[in-house]
This record gives sequence, structure tokens and C-alpha cells, in this order.
Amino acid sequence: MSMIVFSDSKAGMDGLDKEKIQQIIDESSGANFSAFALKKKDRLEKQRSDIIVKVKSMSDGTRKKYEREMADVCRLLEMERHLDRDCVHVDMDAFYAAVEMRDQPKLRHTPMAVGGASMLSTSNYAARQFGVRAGMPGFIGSRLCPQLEIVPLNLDKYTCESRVLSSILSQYDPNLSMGSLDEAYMDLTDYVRMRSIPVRHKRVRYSGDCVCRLPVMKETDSPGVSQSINTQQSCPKCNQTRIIIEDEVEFGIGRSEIVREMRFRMEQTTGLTCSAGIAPNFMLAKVCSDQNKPNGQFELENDLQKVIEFVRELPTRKVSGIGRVAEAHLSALGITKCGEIITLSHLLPCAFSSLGVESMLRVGLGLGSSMHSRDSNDSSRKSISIERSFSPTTDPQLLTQMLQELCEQLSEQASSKIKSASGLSLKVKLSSFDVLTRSAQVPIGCDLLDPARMFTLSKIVLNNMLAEGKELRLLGVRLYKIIEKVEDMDEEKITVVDMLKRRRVVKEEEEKKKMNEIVEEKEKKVNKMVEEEEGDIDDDIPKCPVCGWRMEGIDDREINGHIDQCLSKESIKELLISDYEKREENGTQMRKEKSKTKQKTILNFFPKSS
Amino acid sequence: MSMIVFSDSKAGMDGLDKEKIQQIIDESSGANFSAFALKKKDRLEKQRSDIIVKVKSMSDGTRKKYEREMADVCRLLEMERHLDRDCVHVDMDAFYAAVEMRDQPKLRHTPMAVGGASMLSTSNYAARQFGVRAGMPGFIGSRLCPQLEIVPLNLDKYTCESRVLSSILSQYDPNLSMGSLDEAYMDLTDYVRMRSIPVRHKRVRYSGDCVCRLPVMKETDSPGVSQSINTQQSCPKCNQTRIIIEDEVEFGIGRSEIVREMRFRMEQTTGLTCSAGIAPNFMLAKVCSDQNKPNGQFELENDLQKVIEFVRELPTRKVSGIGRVAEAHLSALGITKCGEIITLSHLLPCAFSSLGVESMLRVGLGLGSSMHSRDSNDSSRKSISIERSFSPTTDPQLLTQMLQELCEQLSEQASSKIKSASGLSLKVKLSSFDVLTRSAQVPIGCDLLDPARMFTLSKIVLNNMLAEGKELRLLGVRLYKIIEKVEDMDEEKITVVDMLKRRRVVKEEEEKKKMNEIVEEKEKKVNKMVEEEEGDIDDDIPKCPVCGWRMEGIDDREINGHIDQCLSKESIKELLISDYEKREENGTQMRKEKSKTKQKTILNFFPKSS
DNA sequence: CCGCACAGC
DNA sequence: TACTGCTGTGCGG
DNA sequence: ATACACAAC
DNA sequence: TACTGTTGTGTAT
Ligand SMILES: Nc1ncnc2c1ncn2[C@H]1C[C@H](O)[C@@H](COP(=O)(O)OP(=O)(O)OP(=O)(O)O)O1
Ligand SMILES: Nc1ncnc2c1ncn2[C@H]1C[C@H](O)[C@@H](COP(=O)(O)OP(=O)(O)OP(=O)(O)O)O1
Ligand SMILES: [Mg+2]
Ligand SMILES: [Mg+2]
Ligand SMILES: [Mg+2]
Ligand SMILES: [Mg+2]
Repeated sequence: MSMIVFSDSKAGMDGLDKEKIQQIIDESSGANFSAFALKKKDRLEKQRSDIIVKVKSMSDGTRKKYEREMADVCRLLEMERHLDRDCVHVDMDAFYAAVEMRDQPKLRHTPMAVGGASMLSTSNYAARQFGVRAGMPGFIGSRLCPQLEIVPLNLDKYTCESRVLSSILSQYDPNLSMGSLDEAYMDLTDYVRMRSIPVRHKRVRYSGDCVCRLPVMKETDSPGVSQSINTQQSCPKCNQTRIIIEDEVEFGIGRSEIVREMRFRMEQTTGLTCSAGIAPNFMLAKVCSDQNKPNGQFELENDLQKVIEFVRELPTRKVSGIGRVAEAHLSALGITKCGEIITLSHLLPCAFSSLGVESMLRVGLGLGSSMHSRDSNDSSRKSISIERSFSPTTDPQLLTQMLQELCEQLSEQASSKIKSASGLSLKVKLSSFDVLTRSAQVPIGCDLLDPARMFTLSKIVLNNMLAEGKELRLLGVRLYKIIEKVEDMDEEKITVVDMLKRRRVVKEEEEKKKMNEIVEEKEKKVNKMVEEEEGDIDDDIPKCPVCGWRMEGIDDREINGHIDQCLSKESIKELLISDYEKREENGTQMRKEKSKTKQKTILNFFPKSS
Repeated sequence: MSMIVFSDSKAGMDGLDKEKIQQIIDESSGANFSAFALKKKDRLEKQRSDIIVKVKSMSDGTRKKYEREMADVCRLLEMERHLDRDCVHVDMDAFYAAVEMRDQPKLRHTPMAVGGASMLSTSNYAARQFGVRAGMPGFIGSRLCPQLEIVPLNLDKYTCESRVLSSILSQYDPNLSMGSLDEAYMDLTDYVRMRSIPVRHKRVRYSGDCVCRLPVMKETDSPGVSQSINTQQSCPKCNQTRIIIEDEVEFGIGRSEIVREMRFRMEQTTGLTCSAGIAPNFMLAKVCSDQNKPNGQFELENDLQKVIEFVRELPTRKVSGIGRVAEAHLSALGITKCGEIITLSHLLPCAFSSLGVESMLRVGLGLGSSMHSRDSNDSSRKSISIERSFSPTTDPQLLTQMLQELCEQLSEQASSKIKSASGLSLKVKLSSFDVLTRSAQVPIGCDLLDPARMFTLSKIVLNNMLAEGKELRLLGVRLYKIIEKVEDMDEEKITVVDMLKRRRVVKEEEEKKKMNEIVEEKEKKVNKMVEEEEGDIDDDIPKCPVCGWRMEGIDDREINGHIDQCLSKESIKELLISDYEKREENGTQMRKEKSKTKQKTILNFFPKSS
């Protein structure tokens, strides 16, 4: 019996032999992990049966009551429905894998995955045919697909790429919210209104034996609206012949065409494809972006009937926020499709808290979640953490050593991102895979970013959370209760703050404009590059995709740093920071902010009062 | 400036010289108390001004939003309105005082109060004319009214009297809910329907020089419906002449007449008068019972218009649940009358949580609170406590002594009322009047009712909550997480009650079993620790000699503090272990089952996991 | 869970 | 001499 | 507040 | 050789 239910809900996994895959997974799993998975499965099964009991023992009266209540809530929720927005979710196709395939052409036509023997971060679509997917250990992937190529992570590269993509997309919605490195939530309502005439873009595609450049011309590409100019050359890198096909394409008005245009420009600039969903809210847009993956888009019209129909047959698991457990709980109520959330709504209280019930009803009604329904108001970071797995060990020496290293690394990373943190949470995973956490707070103002202090506290917490002799397979440190770098502007110097704010806003806009121009330039340059074929011999020299600076012999990290400079508002930040620090240094008294709310710090561990 | 705002909202306090009274109160108050009162007043003023700021800084948009939201909520709440019930609140007049006056006729015609020099529990209506009222210290009462007679409490007597009264009232509503010794919430709906013809009762009144018996005949008494029979006799107690007037009185149908009948019978039986309110729900009935105090009743018809009008002009403070602070918060919004709660409803979120807003809206709409709107479903006791004030002292000897006595008394009282308790909360009041509480739980099944164990735990908690040398003016002990005595369950409601009890019993046994394991483990660990103590040289890190806590980078003072704590925790262990052993000896069966909900007991103070 | 503020009698 | 005793609720950490 | 389960990429 | 790393939310106590 399988411990983990192999889920085929992801894109690109149709028609594969699930039983076979499951068998391989099961027999490849280690004993500890299997036991852990079993424990989880049992717990879930117990929860399911508890829910079923609750359903069966529900009296007729309470059923009626719930039916009425749910109908009422639905009526209220219905009032929040908006069908007047153009919401889009854009998600890159097999993101990490696509980047690696672009940069290593030999990977393009073989099943491959990104990660290591112990864990894969994602796989390409060829590999997915074999059941190889994100979150799967590499050694199992290799069993499922012996030809599988596993390439290591280049997180810095993906981060760069992500910045390029978001800078393109931000031209369509300057308030977009990045859901992760590879996806964005955008509200195109305003842009759609502005767009009254079609636009044309130059298109460049490649053919021939050389595979150095993307995108490759395909039969399925839409025909151009201009005569195509074909140029043949010899690639200086691979010495193969390369055919450059240049023409123009046109994109009409309307949100669907605009999304097509965005996707076109992204591929032209990065060589990567993405998929997109268009819908009246973000919850639906997110689902839609998965409908025509890869390299496709899907529009759900802003029409009540269409929305209802779409949602009715939608498997619950497709919805972001409904995971493995929630899906199981719903299925215990007989709910597998989102439409059933409404028809069986009176059962929801048997499985969910009142908040959970409401969020389920929203899904069933096809309404946006409050999460991403608003603009990403919530940009502030809540925590920053580091964790590392290792061969299970009991050795206190080793553990201490690793803990110290973790703290040093975290300190370094955190110092560049936050101003301070007053909470620390230590995480351990036992060799049984059970996870424990213990946390402690220090008085605000005490600097946990200092690596020595961080380590000291971590060590104390660690020492006191475990009986001796426990075998650990992971250690982690998380900082929370964070004060961000530039955020703080106190009410006192309103004038100054105001000025700074104004400056920041102005400069921000300038930066954005500049950035947009730059990207456009870059796009043009790509084109120019093609035109100036001879002068562009040094093809393999990496360039900043934003400013076009050539960077010879510079490693990825530095490249990343450069692009940071290019794209972020570093200069502004520095200004604010230096100003703030100046104020600090100048002896402006850190007011003893009598925090109205009492803190429970580690000092209170000795609770002798007053 | 006065620290405490003298409130005249209580019955029987019209037309007295508030300024004079306030002045006397102020100049009679001790320094400590005045300082404390001032602190509270300042805090309240701060809260008020915070609220005012919030109101002023509310944007137009949010105001609109709130207006809509509040209207919506009101519409929903309105759907819960019931105008089909006959709700009655009955409240004795000057209860304790009336009992004492009845039993000591010399007190009947002089201002008097019940309590002591330090605190009065209530006063009669004559005393209230002088500003003497419940919650006032006796010595201030005496200054306000030099003739004031202060008589000590006879709580047992009042309790008896209360039982008599409730037994009478329960004939009209067997499900009545006693709000305190002197008041009852009743639903007369059923009784009103049953009562189709008038009823007659024999009436006995007394006159003459003898004052031993009540009620005395008054001019204002309603005329009887039968010929009165007068009998004269000599009172064997006071040797005065007594005239007995006997006749009959008739009470018609309808709820008002029924209430009159109830009140008549109560006075005939006990010699005590009461007042009553009649209304469509309990919230309103409670307010109404105060309208015609003393010895009167007030009916608010079950008519929407009448209700609205009544509520519109009602001062907020009249409503049960709106106290001094809530009244002040409302007034900061410009709300002093309940009608304004609705007209200014959009301001409520500036001062109250969402729950608070809802409850305020209910009041403004004249709707019943969920509290007493249903029958008294909530009869189960949640806690039982004892506390005592004394002359402020620092002396540990004295404090320990008093704590022990408290525990002994509480143990005795509790043993007759509950089966067990697993939570203990210790309360101290400093000489500054500041109150602190610290609580601890023991595993369910461990018997805190045992006075020795209760005292031991109390002492530990006390020792760990205070820096030495604090001057205390009160000590208190409260038991919570109570399991009630298994009395003969109501035969009818066996289903519900049975379920609950079964659950409880099961859980209890589970917990006992769990405790068994935990305690065993702890014992083993303690032993191990002792054994390993000698061979534990290899670690330079200082450890707590008791619990083994490793203490790095902690200074001596804190270390000592910690060890103090641990020592007491050791005694906790012993405490719990001894209890466990006792149970073992008794042969109590303990089944091995997992309890679903985790408890945070005092054992968890040692967070060494697994 | 804990500690506190608030409330009522 | 010198501002209670008992019980319950709701919030914020 | 603490600790855990759940979720997403 | 052997099942990730980072961040956020919601719930129970
Ligand atoms: N479980 C995981 N652990 C670590 N990294 C992950 C995990 N899942 C995804 N990632 C990383 C790698 C992915 O390329 C990237 C984006 O995730 P996601 O959009 O869900 O899949 P994907 O982009 O690789 O494929 P696709 O979107 O086409 O289904 O995030
Ligand atoms: N603050 C208090 N402290 C202690 N006991 C009190 C307090 N207030 C009231 N009591 C006791 C004594 C009262 O007689 C009894 C009933 O209270 P309550 O009904 O409010 O007043 P009352 O019955 O004395 O006069 P009223 O005629 O106004 O009802 O409860
Ligand atoms: Mg993707
Ligand atoms: Mg994604
Ligand atoms: Mg009364
Ligand atoms: Mg009363």
C-alpha cells in the first residue's frame, strides 16, 4: 500500500502509468521516511473518518440550520462579486528547467530535472511524462526515468531572469505582485482601457543547426504581418549554420491579445515560455493559468454564467490554497468538484472552522480570495530563515558546528535585507522526520542579527529543547518580529519624511520609467544584435539583460549583484538608510518607545515580577 | 479633582448633592487608593482620546464603508428579533439590607447598610439618600451619613432567603435562571398561555405597635376583593399589640397581572419586596426591572415601536454589560443614549472589536443578548475561589500562614461543590492595589482539592511570581478546569448530559493514563540525572544543578533565580508524583489511550521533548 | 495556553 | 481603623 | 505568546 | 547514496 498518493493534478502528466510509478516510489523509499509517511497518512485517514462521523451524526435540525446559514453567507458573499476587472496570472513553464535548457541546449530534448539526487526542484515536460516532478527525490526520479538528466540549481540565475520578466510585466501593471520567482498576479484593467489600437512588434526567430539562440521557429507559430527577412550565418560559438527569421507580428486590443503580447515579449527577451490565465479575479486567474500549460493561455470571461460553469466542474485541488489535506477533508464530505462546495455547503462545518467555511464558499462561488483580490498590500517581510539537512547524527560537536555556520550565513543574508529581528525560532527534524520548533524573543532593540548573539541564543534554545541523544537530520534558524530596513520613519520629522517620501515616489517613477526604457532598448538591442550580426561575435559573453553591459569573466553572483543595482531601487534605499543612520549617529535619542504592548521576552523566563 | 466619578445611575439616588458627596469621598480616601484610582482614570482618559483620534482620522471612504457594513449587520440582526416572548427579570429591593431590616425592626426607619467599616455590600433606600451605596467603604458611608447603621453580613441567611424566593418563582418558570442571590430571569411565555382565568390569594397584613411581622399594612395597598377580617393579639415576643388584617386579593390574566401575583406571593412569604421588568427579551427586562424600583414593576410591550422608543432615550450605562469603561468609550464617540448607537453606528469600530460592535448594535436595536436570550443552558460552574484582604504586609511568615488557611477553607468549600479541579490561579493585590495573577495546571486527574497539595502548589506559584519584599494587601486562590460532581442526572435530558459526561469520564481516564506515563518518565529522568551527576565533568557549560538547563552567557543573578525556580519545580514533581503514587495504591485503573487535545501542564515547564 | 481588564451582584 | 468577595467574559500576546 | 499542521513554489 | 529550502497562514492551547 502506498504511503503517498501520487497526484496527477499538475500540468503535463496525462496518461502515465500511475500504478507503476507509485510502486517504484514505494520500493525506493527509505524505512524512516516510509514510516513517517504512513503516520501522516493514518492521521489524515483518522481526520477523514472523524469528519464522516460528524456528517452522519448531524441531526436534521442542524442540517436545516446550516443550510439556511450557508445560503445567507453566500448571499452576503455574492455582494462582493466583481466582474469588472481584468485579472491575469502569469506562470513560467517549468521555470528552472526551462532556464537550464535554454542555457544548455543539449538538455532540450531529453527528460531532465533541476536539483540533486536527494531532491528535485522541478522537471521539464519530457521528464514529467515519466512521473518525474517537483518535490520528488532525484534518486527516485532516476529510477522512474533512467535517462533523466539532473542538473544542479542556479538560483541566482533564476532570480535574475525573474527580475527581467517582472520588469517587462510591470509595464502592463506597475502594481503587479510577484507570487514567486516564476509567477505574477496582474490587474490589467487600467491597461486594457488605455489600449485602443493594435500594436506591432518585431519578431525574431531562429532556425538551422545552431541551437544557441531561442526562440526556435516552429510550424505552429502564428504567421507574421510583414514580409519575413531570412538571414543565414555561422554561429561563432557552435560553428553551425544559423538562420535568422525576422518579421513583424501584430497584437490587437482586448485583454486576451494584450496577454498574448506580454507572453510574446517575454519569450523574445528571455527565450522562455510561460502560460497565463485571464479571469475576473485572481483566484480564477491562477487556476486558468494552468489550463493551457505549457506555453498557452486561457481566458475565463467576466460573465457570471461562464464563471459558475467553470467552477462547477473544477476539481477542488486545482484551487490555490486547497492542498492535499483540505482536498481529503472535502472528499470526506463527498466534495471533489468546486460546484459541490455549494450544493453540499451545509456539510462544510463538519470539516472546517468558520473561516475555512467562508473561504471554501468563496471558492465554490468563484469569488476572489481576500488574499490576492486586493493589490499586494502586504509586501513587508515577516521572517527570514535558513535550514539545512544532513546525514542524521547525534554528535553534539557536529550539530553545534553546523548551527554556528547556519547562524553566520543567516546573519549575513539577513543583514542585507532587514534592520533587526527580535524573535528567533529554532527548528530540528529528527531522523524520524518529525519536526520540532522552539522559539524565544529578546527585547526589541537587542540585535539578533549579530552572528555571535544569534548563535548563543540558538544554542541555548537547542540545548533546552531536546533530550540528549536524539538523532537529527536537519537544523534550522528563523528570525521573526522583524523591523525592515528603510521602513521606519517616525512621526516626529514628518517634514523630512514627507520630503523623502516624495523623493522616493518621484525617483521610483523615474526609475521605473528608466527601467522600462531600458528594457525596451534591450528588446531593440536584441533586434539590433541580429542586424549587426558581425559585430556581435562575442556572443557567449554574458550581458546584463537590463542595461546591456557586457560582463566578461564575472561570475554569477556578481552578475546578480549588478542586476540588483540595475533594477532595484538600491540608490534610493541607500539614501534613506544613510539618512536614517545619520540621524542615529547624530545622537538622536532612540526614544525608549514604551511599547504599549507587553513583550514576552526570554528574560521573562525568569518571571520574578516587578 | 475626583478620582472616581460618583455614579447616580442606581435606583433611589435622586436629587442628592453629588458635589458634596464627591468631596467627602475624595478627602476620605487613602493615599494608595487615590493614586491607584488616578492611574485608572488616566488610562481611561487615554483610551478615550485614542478613540477620538481614530474617529477624527477616519477617512470618508471608510466611513461610508462602515455605514454600509453596519446597516448590513443590523439587517441581519433584525432577523433575530422575537416579539413573542414574555420575559421577566425580578430583582429584590436592597436585598441584604431588606433582610436585615426585616429581622431587626429597629433598622427599618434609619439609614443603614450591610457590610463593615471597610466595605458595604448594599444599603437601604434611606441611606441611599445620603449617597451611601453598594461598593462604598463603610467609613466613607459613615462620613456621608453619620447616623448610618452598619450591620454585618449574614450570607447564609440571604442564601436561604434566595432559595425560598426561587422556589416560588420556579412555579411560574421551572427553567428560570438565577442571576444572583437576589434576581431571576424568567420566561413566562408558557405560563401566560396556561393562565386563562383570574386567581385569588389570601392576603395577610399586620398593623399595630408590634413590628415583628411583615408586611405592614399601608394606605397604598390595593383594596382586597373580600371582606377583611381583623384580629388583634399581643405579640409574645415584643409584648406589643398586633393587628392582623386578612382578606383576599385577585390577580387577572396577562403577564403583568401574573408578575404582580408573583411579587405579592414573594412578599407574603418572605416579607421582602422586589421589583420586576417585563419585556420581549431579557436584556430589556433587566433594564425594566430597575425602572420602578423599589417595590414596583414596569412593562415594555412586545411592540416594535414601543421598543424602539424605549431604547432610543435609554442611557447606555443602564444596560447590563455596559460598565464604567464601555460607557466612557461610547461617550467618546458621542454616544450616551442607546438610540445613538444606531445613528452613529459607523463609529463603533473605532472603539470596539467586531464582537463588541455586534453586541452594541444588539443593544441599540433593543435585541436580546445571546447571553440570557436562551434558557440557562450554562449552569456548570467554571471556577471556585477564595480571597482575603488584610493590612498590607511583607512578612513571608504571615503570608504563608494566610495562604495555607485560604487553601484549607477553599478545599473544604470546594469539596462539597465539585469533584476535581486541575487548574490553580493565585492572586495577589499589592499595597498599591495593583493585581497580579499567576496560574498553573496539573495533569487532569491529579487532585488539587486536597488542601495540602493545593497549598504546596499555591506556595510554589506565589514564590515564583514576586520579587521579595513586595507589600501585599490581598491573597487569593482560584481553582478552575473543574469537573463537577456526578449528581443524579436529569432523567429527561439523559441524551445530552450523558454524552457530555461520558466524554468527560473517558477523557479523564485517558488523562490519568497519560499522567501515569509522564510521571514515570519524569521519575526516570530524575534518577538518571542524579546518577549521571558525578560523571558529568566533560562539559564546561554551567548547568542548573536541578533541571540540567545549560546556561551559557547568563549572569549569576539570573542563574540563581533560575535555580530557585527549579527547586520549586522539583517540589512540583514530587507533588505530582506523590499524587500519582496515591492513585496507584488506590488501584485506580488507567487505560492507555491518547488524548487528542494537548494540555499545557506544569510538567511542561521542562520542555525537553519526546 | 496565560495575564489582564472589564463587568455584575 | 482605613476601598470586598466571588464569578464570568473577552482580548491580546 | 508558543508550537504545529498545512500550503505554495 | 538515501525525501529540500524559504516563506506565509491558520488553529489550538
Ligand atoms: N517543491 C519545490 N521545492 C523547491 N522548489 C520548487 C518546488 N516546486 C517548485 N519549485 C521551484 C522550481 C520551479 O521551476 C519554480 C516554479 O514552480 P511552478 O510554477 O509550480 O512549476 P514550474 O514552473 O517548474 O512548472 P509549471 O509551472 O510549468 O508547472 O519553483
Ligand atoms: N459591589 C458589591 N459587593 C458585594 N456585594 C454586593 C455588591 N453589590 C451588590 N451586592 C449584593 C448585596 C445586594 O443586596 C445584592 C443584590 O444586589 P443589587 O440587586 O444590585 O442591589 P440591591 O438588591 O441591594 O438593591 P436594588 O434595590 O438596587 O436592587 O448583592
Ligand atoms: Mg511555473
Ligand atoms: Mg509558479
Ligand atoms: Mg436587588
Ligand atoms: Mg440584583
